[in-house]
Amino acid sequence: MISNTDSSEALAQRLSDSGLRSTPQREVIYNVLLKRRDHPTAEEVFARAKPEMPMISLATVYNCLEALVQCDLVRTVNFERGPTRYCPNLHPHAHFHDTKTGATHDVELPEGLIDQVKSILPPGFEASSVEIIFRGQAHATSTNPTP
Amino acid sequence: MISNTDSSEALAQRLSDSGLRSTPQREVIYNVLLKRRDHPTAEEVFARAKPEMPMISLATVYNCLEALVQCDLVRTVNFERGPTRYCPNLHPHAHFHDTKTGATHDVELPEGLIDQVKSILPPGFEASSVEIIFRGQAHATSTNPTP
DNA sequence: GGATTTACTTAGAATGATTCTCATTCCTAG
DNA sequence: CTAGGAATGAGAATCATTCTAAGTAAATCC
Repeated sequence: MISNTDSSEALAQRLSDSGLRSTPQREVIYNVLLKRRDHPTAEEVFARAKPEMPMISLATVYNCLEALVQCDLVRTVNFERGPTRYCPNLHPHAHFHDTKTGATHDVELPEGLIDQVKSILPPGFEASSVEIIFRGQAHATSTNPTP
Repeated sequence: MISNTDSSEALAQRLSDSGLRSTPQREVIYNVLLKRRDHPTAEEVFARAKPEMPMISLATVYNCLEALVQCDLVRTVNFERGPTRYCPNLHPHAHFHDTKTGATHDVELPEGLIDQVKSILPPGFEASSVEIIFRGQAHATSTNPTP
């Protein structure tokens, strides 16, 4: 289990690597994301951060999320024109958007899949990233937690 | 070469199959999309339609595009939070977003790739669609037209 | 250690894309 | 031919996000 202090220090490190400062607001925001990895929107993050830090403003939430994205601790996901959602970045993964419930699930990518997909690009195209989004329905089989 | 009349009739057919009417506005909008397949935004479509139909309104452009999407003649593409872009739907294809120029290129998908990508889904996940977005730079090799 | 620059936060205004409202016009079926 | 549902057009409204300005805090320089 990762202690709060560990993630704080990792956060501070990552931020300063990108020339950014560690602040109480950024820690709170990051912890909110780590606590429930359900791809919340900025508004949802705002709502979850408020109990911990009642004076925090929505603009700051956006700023902090942006900072976390900058230092590669967090990734953004967009479905159509819906609000941007945020997930703390672990492995390379795709997203599954359940059109029935609106939930977003991470889908682990097997080793090499990204390279294989990249290989379909015609000559002259250099992809720095590949995003894969599934849309459909997730029928809960046994236990299926998206922590 | 597809004549204007052919595409008009195909359009009328597709629309009525979805319980929608064929209208002059919808024809103009569809033709605008067919003429330059550069993934224009609604505003761009609006600008291109105006010379043909000066009274058309932006709301109607949105309505028409929505109608075309409904009857599967047009597909939407979204990059981050940028405005929605529209492409007349041919084969299944991925999109390559050139981060330098902002241009969008269609990337044909080899037979079976989509199924293969779908096969990485854990049990219980039924994907009705898969979207693949590349980001990077396209270095023009020989001729490379995205009409 | 104090001054100064620089980054960060905040609240609210501003923006941009899209949707909504509603009056009007157009088809289409009866 | 006429009633009723669709589609259009103009502008207002909405929603997510960004910008602005003013105030704070933290790091650097002397």
